[in-house]
Amino acid sequence: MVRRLPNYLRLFRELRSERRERVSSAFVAERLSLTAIQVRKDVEAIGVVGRPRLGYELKDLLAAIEEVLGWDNTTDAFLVGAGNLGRALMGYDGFARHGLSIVAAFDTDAAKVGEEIDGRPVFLLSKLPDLARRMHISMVVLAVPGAVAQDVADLLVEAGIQAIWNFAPAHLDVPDHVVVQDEDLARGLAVLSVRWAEARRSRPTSE
Amino acid sequence: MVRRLPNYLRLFRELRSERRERVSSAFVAERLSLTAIQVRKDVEAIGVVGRPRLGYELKDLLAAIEEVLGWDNTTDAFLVGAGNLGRALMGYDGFARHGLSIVAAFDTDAAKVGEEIDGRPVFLLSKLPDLARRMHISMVVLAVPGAVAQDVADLLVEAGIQAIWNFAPAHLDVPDHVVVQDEDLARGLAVLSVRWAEARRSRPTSE
DNA sequence: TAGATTGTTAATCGATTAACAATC
DNA sequence: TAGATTGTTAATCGATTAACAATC
Repeated sequence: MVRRLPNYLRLFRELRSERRERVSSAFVAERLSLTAIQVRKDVEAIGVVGRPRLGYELKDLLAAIEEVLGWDNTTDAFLVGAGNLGRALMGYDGFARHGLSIVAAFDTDAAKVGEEIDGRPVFLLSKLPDLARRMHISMVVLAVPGAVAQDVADLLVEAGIQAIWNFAPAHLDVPDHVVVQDEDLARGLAVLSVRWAEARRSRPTSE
Repeated sequence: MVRRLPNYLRLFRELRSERRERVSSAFVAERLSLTAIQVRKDVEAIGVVGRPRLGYELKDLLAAIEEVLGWDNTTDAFLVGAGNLGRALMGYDGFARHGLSIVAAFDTDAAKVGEEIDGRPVFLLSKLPDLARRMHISMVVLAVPGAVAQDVADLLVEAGIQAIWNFAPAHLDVPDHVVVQDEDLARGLAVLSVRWAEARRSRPTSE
């Protein structure tokens, strides 16, 4: 359910910018390729009540989603691994809309230190523990090669990091109190591959 | 289940490179933070049978996963949207391990045309339909801004594209025969945000 | 009042987990 | 034979879907 909230949020923000004030579950379902029942269930889950015949107040929906996701406040985070993907993530301005601000990057490559990526500094990874404590950073976006991911994760845990958004292609073994969200690209590709193969099987192409 | 296959595949490849020949469900579970029962169920689902006391043959497991995912053959794809994220995806060499090869990029920005990204050419988006047909390309990695995503998707559908790996922050409305896999970053961040908030609630920090 | 829309309760479905039998 | 490990059947759980009552 949580995974659908960003979709709702995006749609509701768009509707608000069009000066709309209310939506029905049927309208939302149509726009997001869901069913009205599912929309109502999700709305119920975030604690918003609507009014029969009128629908739900956009204002209520927006406030509730942002509150559930904690995106009503900005979280500062470090990025670790200033390679291709890391740089792209630094440059992605969409994070601001989701309450996330990457304030600095870290890498083990001394050649990258001192550089700035979109205005944010790059430090040596060994400086992270000290800076994390001084700046009260608890979240890291991890974009290092899979082979070193576990070692870096150990360092992050040791530095008191509590949430890791893991883009590295590796399973991380961390203590219970640390939250890891895997964003492995291979996963999405796997799902796409299988679904596409199924589609072809049921609807063979001409060639 | 399919979402776990890439994790298994990675582990099994690693074990094979260590000259191992068999694994038990308990060992796999330990390494991937799963349960042995779940591993056995997944293995059953991909059609591999093991031997009591000995475990499963790595060779069988690798072949079965690659076959299910269709990663035993390479699929050629186009990338659309040569911005930050698009470039990072072009540069990601991990795709090769997953049977995906991005052979060209497309953008509407004429200034980018003629450029090469990691050895692959950038073309004007309007050339895509013709090239897709001539090169028999059916899959696109979509990394355009959300605001234009639907228009681009319409063009892709018109061009006969059948699978879209969608990195754009937007819901795409496409015909039934087109498979879309959303890879919206906001989704993962939403899940992480909620899980982290829950963790903090049950285990408050000192400050 | 009538009708559209939400809210609630029950049914269904798939995935996960558990218990235990089969087998090497 | 004994013991470790797979395979199978049943139970549980959560999410989704359906049916219908409540309400503006």
